Amino acid sequence: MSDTAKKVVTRFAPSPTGLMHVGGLRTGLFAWLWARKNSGTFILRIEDTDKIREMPGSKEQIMESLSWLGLTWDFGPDKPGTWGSCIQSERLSVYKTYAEKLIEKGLAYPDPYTEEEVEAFRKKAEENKLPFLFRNHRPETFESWDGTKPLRFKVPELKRYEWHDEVRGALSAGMEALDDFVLIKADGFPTYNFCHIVDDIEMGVSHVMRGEEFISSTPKFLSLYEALGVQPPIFATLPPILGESGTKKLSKRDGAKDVLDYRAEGYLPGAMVNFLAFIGWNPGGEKEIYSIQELIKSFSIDRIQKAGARFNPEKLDWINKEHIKLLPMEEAFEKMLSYFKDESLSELSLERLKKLLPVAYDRMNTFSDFHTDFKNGEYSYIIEAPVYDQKNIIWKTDTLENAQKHLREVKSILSTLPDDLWNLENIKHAVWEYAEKEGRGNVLWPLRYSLSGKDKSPDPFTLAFALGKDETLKRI
RNA sequence: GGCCCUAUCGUCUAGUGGUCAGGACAGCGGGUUUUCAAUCCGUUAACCGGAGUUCGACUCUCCGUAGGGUCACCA
Repeated sequence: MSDTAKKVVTRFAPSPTGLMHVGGLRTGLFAWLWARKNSGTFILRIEDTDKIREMPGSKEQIMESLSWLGLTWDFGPDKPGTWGSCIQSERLSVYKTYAEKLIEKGLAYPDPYTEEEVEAFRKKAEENKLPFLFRNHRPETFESWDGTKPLRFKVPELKRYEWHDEVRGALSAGMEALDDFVLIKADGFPTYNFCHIVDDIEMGVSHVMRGEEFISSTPKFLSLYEALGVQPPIFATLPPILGESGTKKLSKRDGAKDVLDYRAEGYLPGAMVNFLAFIGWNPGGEKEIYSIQELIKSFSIDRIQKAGARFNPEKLDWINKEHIKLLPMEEAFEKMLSYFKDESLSELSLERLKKLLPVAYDRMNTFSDFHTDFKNGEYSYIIEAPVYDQKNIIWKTDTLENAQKHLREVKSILSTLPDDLWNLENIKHAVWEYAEKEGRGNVLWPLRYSLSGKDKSPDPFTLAFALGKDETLKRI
């Protein structure tokens, strides 16, 4: 960084109106990565100026989601900066000061109309197939503002705006994008259009990252920056995350889940971050599994994608699995077991369950998979002996008599294996020779089936080991 | 409707005028100590269309087409 370069300050500014889903979080992640990459500052700002839509607990949920993923903020709701609070509803006086500055300059005025009147203007414009512009109804003289009416911005100059976007390149829009928008609502709270700019100025934000829905209002923001005499920050427009259907932006209807649901389902935060980072960005090479540190190192704005990307849960599962593989196995086992806390299993069942952990580990994508399969009855044989149709123990073209003969034989072989040598390797070793001789399937399928009673299950040796010698011999 | 944005395998993408258009997920096929899973190997599959610039266009320009965004006292 050169001496003249501004310190990188980014912010994530969600409004606490509902659950935090992956779309919003990805925006926060990119801002965070950019701040961390440049040893800059990351601010979490709560934009709670719409008191009607605000949802209790939402702010806490946002903070918890970010914390889970390790996206730490330097300033936030719990850490005010030199500018004061990071919660907009606690900054009303700041916005008022800026509003008064604009009034003094003659660039803000109270809206003399009632809501109904404005609505009528809008309707008429619509009927005439014209875009509604309040500035066409701007009063000739401005009243003084007593705070009971909405305060509107007076566009200083109608002109075409051209600006640079770090992702999209040169952008521009004509004067029809400019209007006398509301700065402060009748309820005394500022609008997003106004207060986010005031805050970005006050907090020294250098890079603004947000979704493409803000491109069309950027001329308004630029005109406001101009009115305030402030140099605008650097803009970077992020591509939308599309739902699985692929057309609309990801929404709750489209399966967008609360970020914390992923935690509940057993996804690793590192995997989640890895996955989110790769929606609409990628570092180039063929490596796809990145740690958070590696992401910080390789993140760059110029590799952010322009077009929208679909949310692909299968890829998330794969990435999660790859991250799980990097974890010590003991840790993974613990996480898998944590889902069984409320199952009130017997000591014996629990013991068997633990012996199945290694095979369940190989099969899973998330830590909750083992428990989910268990709930679906796929492991019912660890609790009680299966009831099944004799016919099912026959492997392919073999006969029932043969199958029964094989089982008797295996039983006698296994009964000679001492209790203290009852482990996976020895069981396999003991049965293997006989199975080879008689045909693997002919022997192993009946064995597996008699132990599990299932068409699909882990291999017979694992089952025998998990069930223990007595139970195994009993079931055969 | 006005204004604006976007466009490579089914999906996520690499590619910045000359590539057999590469990788990953999914799919398909096969190997691995029986089943399912896992794993390993292999494999199918794409430059939205049309002009133009150029010796040469996925890459540059224009025009279409399709999709998306936005036109609030919501953010």
